[in-house]
Amino acid sequence: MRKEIPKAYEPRQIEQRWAREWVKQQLFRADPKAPGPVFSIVIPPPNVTGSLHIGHMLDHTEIDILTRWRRMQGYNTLYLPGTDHASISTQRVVVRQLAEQGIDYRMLGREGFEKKVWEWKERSGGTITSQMVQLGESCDWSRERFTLSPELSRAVREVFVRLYEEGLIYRAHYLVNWCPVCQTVISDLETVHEECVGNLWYIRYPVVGSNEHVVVATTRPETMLGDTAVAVHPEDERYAHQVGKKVRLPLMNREIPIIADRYVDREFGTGVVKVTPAHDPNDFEAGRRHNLPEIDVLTDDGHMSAAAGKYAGLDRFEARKKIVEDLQAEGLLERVVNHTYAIGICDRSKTVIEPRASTQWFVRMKPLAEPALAAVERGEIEIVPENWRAVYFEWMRNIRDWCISRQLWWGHRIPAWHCDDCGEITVAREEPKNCAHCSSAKLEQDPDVLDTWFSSALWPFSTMGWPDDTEDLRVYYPTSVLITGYDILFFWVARMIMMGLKFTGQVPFRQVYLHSLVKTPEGQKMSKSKGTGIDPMALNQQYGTDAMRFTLAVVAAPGTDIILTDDRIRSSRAFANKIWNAARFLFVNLHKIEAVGVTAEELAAPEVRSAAPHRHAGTLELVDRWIFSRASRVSAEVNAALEQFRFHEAAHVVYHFFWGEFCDWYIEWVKPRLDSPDRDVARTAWRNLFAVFHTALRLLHPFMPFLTEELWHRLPRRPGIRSIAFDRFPEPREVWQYEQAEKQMALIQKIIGDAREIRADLKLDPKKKVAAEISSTDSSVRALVEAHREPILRLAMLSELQIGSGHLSPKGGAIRSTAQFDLRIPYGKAIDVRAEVVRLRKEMEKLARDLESKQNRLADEAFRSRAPEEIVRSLELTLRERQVEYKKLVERLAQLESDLGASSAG
RNA sequence: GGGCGAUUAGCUCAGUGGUUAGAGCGCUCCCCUCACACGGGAGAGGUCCAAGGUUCAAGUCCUUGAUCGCCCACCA
Repeated sequence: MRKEIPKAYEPRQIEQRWAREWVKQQLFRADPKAPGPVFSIVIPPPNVTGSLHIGHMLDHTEIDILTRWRRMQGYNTLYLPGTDHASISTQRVVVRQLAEQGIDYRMLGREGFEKKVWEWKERSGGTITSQMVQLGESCDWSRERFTLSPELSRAVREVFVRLYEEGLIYRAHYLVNWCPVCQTVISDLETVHEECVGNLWYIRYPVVGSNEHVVVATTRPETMLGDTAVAVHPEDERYAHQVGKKVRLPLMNREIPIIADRYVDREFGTGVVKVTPAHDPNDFEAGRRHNLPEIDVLTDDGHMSAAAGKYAGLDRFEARKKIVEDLQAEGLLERVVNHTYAIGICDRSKTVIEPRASTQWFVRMKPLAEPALAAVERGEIEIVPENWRAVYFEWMRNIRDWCISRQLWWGHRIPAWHCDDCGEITVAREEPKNCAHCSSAKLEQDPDVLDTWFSSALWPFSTMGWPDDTEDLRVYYPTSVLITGYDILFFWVARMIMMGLKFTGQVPFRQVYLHSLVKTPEGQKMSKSKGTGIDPMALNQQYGTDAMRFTLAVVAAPGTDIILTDDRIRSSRAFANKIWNAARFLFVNLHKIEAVGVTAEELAAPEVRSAAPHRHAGTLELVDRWIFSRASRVSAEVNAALEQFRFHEAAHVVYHFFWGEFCDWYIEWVKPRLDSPDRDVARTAWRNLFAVFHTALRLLHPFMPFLTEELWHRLPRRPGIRSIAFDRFPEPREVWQYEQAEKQMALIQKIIGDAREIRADLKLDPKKKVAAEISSTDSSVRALVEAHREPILRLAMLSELQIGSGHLSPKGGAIRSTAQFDLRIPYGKAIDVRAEVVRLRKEMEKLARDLESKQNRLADEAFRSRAPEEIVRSLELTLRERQVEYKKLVERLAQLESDLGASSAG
């Protein structure tokens, strides 16, 4: 009929067509009024100006698999897409872009710069969403959100104001992490610690009014310019007499006190520590305790400030060198030793962080963390894999206040206004006309913006219209599950839980699935800057998006990192091709189907709901009972696996079912029936074949949406449904379960397999049919073989098959035996008896070991009395079978050896 | 300094106490057979990191160690 269907699956055009079509038809638009249980999920919003990387693709594939699966099960589904304004990284990108054009962003002024970023967003903001469309993600584009849109900004301000009013947001002078490259404060989470081998410099500070000195050890000598004390432990007898005296700060010629404080570790260095309250967290605290001044010796861009005296203007690392030289020159550098310590690095710029005292906005976390902790403890939120619970608890219990202000221009501006007259702050939802404290009109808005993650924390409810009471919130919130990488558990997941509980009184999601990260073959975290990333879109082009999706599903075992290799993707592409060709087999035969009088309607009603599949020709045949039984079992397994986010298991199961059972056995087995002159037989065969294929397509659809959609549309299909995405996902059904058929089929497969094995061993011409004999003492086995003589002959390439119950002579024939049967193929002249003897011996050894261990176990009284009866019984049963097999092997070996003896003697 | 994870076939990895430990790729042999060479058939390949322990039974649970990786952490 349609003979021109290409032999190999070519995904490119098909995928493009469906991707466009699904969006055009608004197929996945969510309807809060639709029936069915709700399944909702919000996307972890990617950076609006970014492009899709492999981590996104993994997120999105898993999300889409679950969403499509639930949709097919009749759920009312919402998959909400959107993007993040990504304050700091977007600003960095645009600043760099402008710099490349020779433009200093600061010259544009704040408004000018913001305009530039919006322009940039308009230009490149569509990249990621168009890539999502190409991936075939079944999201509701009418609900696309952006964290910096007016609606979401409203939610942000609402949250800020409420937290401020409750005293949970405050402004304070505190020691923070300063990035001299990004020129903003960053949160603790955004600094990563790296082990680094540096120096520990021992510096002499002369004690005033004596010829003594104390020696301090430091890893950052340049900060000494900001020292305002040196400290010793109060109980350190070495220095007791010095406390209260003063030292002259070298290079700065400033006198600073020697104080005593318990935070000093007597064991470290000399037991004397320089105190730099403006540049060290411990010193900052000590400074407060002792009322020491703070001297900030740095500028925002990492140079030495005016407070650094003659070093002002030097780069911080230059200054370090210079200072060490100067100390050396003055004879104040006692010694230098190698020292390994952890250094704070900015996650974005990868530059060394400077701890710096500064006035910033903070969120008080403890009160927010407590309910969030409780919700997970009580199981209101399930975290999968479970081991992340402990990580979550640990972090939440030790949570520290969150610095949320950033000295950036791109982002949510802090809704706080400073009064020129009274100096007080007015925090408001809308721009206030007058100061709330003195009514002055001289107000100026705080220049800072909020940490990106502040708005991300509201995402599950801000996207649904909060603070208004919307239908979406009522229906789709809390969301069903959150899927993301474990690397943002603290950044995002924990904060969403806190904010969700605080502002909606409900958890934001009922389950969290934290997937692993995709690593390079060397086990490195993929990174664009290191050039170790892989471009998923290029791979999608090369192998097909469905193949990529399937690969990700197959390798995504919970809890272990993922390494993506080409051969894995190729194997998925081969699978797609296999599916395509199985379908092709149906298409090229459509004329036969018409000839036997199956109507499109009959083929399009592949599911018989009330009873077993088509029994028009009387009793369903073994192979049909078997494949339906398998299909039923497989759908149960897929459902169970997806319930637990075991994507790899689900994918494996469908893969094996489709390829290893449906294609390798079922199609091959039923081929002659499809051409049967008996119309009823042919009709039933076709209908069953279609039914299984259709079941398989639906099982595959969440994993490979494009290919299955295409094939589903090419096949006769149920009327009134626009897409396979809305067809029913196969459910396990009792009427389809035939355990007996599965056992019988396994036996026949074993017979055919053994025959093929003999043929291969004897190196028989694959095209040549040979005669065989089978013997079994079990009449039901003989009957089974008799009833399926035709497929056995055909699939094993046999010309005839004698069925008996007697002893088969090993003489002049190769034999394979199981406990149930012996199979013999007579051989002619050339057979390698020696090789056969070797093979048998090896098999016997293995079997003997097995027999021994089983016998021992059964002989063990403890085992018999303690193990479940079922285990004991099945062990006895297999032991008996193995003993039979073993006995047969012994006989055959003896025969062969006597043959060998005879032939070598002769 | 704490914590987590990994160690299973040549490679990359599954494996939910209970028959003879699996997959994909690669490798060997045979086959371009009328859906598919991105295919079909057969096969080789594993003291499950080590040592103890729990259990009737351990790749799986516990302890210790080794190696690798990750996360958290204000010792100058």
